[in-house]
Amino acid sequence: MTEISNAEFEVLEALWLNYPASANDIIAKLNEPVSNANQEKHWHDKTVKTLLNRLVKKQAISFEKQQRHYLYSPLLEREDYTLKESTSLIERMFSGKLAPLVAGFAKKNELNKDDITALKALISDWEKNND
Amino acid sequence: MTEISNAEFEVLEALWLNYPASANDIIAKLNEPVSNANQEKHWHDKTVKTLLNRLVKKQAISFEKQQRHYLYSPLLEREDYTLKESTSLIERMFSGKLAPLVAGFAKKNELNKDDITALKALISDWEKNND
DNA sequence: TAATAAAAATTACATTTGTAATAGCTTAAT
DNA sequence: ATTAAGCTATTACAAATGTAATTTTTATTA
Repeated sequence: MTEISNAEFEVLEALWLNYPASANDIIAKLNEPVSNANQEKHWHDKTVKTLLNRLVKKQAISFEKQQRHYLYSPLLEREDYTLKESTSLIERMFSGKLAPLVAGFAKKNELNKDDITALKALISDWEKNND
Repeated sequence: MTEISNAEFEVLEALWLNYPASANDIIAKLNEPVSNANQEKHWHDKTVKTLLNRLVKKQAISFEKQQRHYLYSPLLEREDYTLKESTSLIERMFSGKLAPLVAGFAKKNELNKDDITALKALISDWEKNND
């Protein structure tokens, strides 16, 4: 499977949120106003369809004909994909080690109490299962 | 500052290892055999020079004329850059939260004892400084 | 059944990226 | 002073990417 570009990833995100979905479902989802009061990027339908086609070609999603339109579904699990991307970034920038990434956050004061709490929970979970 | 591509990043890496450095220093560094017995990618000198030029255009590195050749230096700190990239990935894939990334590793058994030890150390450090 | 509307498929096009080759300039050696 | 060697600068070119427009197909409606 070739690389998935940023724009393609955003389309995939919309699909992961609910599928199977038609192109129009996906376009609607992408253009849904976000509570976070973001900058509301507008997705042109032709653009999204191009991206869907590219994702099909890259075998990242599948489709099945449903009368006059297609229903798309992801062929990758979101978790697998994000793990792969995370691993790749950590490989490229931190010699494959997770801790330096976290250390970078800590050093620049990007870690807050919630992060620490969550990390602690993860660690005790891990220890429960690996001891 | 525009985005730095993957190939450009690798050149920057070589520069971060030692600078100021001439184009030839950088080319040599990039082609240095790695102890890890890797697949030894060969960098063509013309390619590296193109990438250096692009990095200069993108204001990621600077140069100063040294008699007949240039000496390049990074204009970004490695730590700042990797933090920016990490943040961006976490933003895009994990709603800006660090823990889900770590959780992903844990879930897929990508965390080992060393990682846990390192994370614990980071946490107690953080707590020492933020309490 | 013919026309229309909506989807899908194809084509477009400027930028960026990877990967170089060639041209031009400057310095060092004849 | 002239030339060669080594730099830098410019140009090249295909593939990927972002962003659509146009064309073709198909299904629905008059």
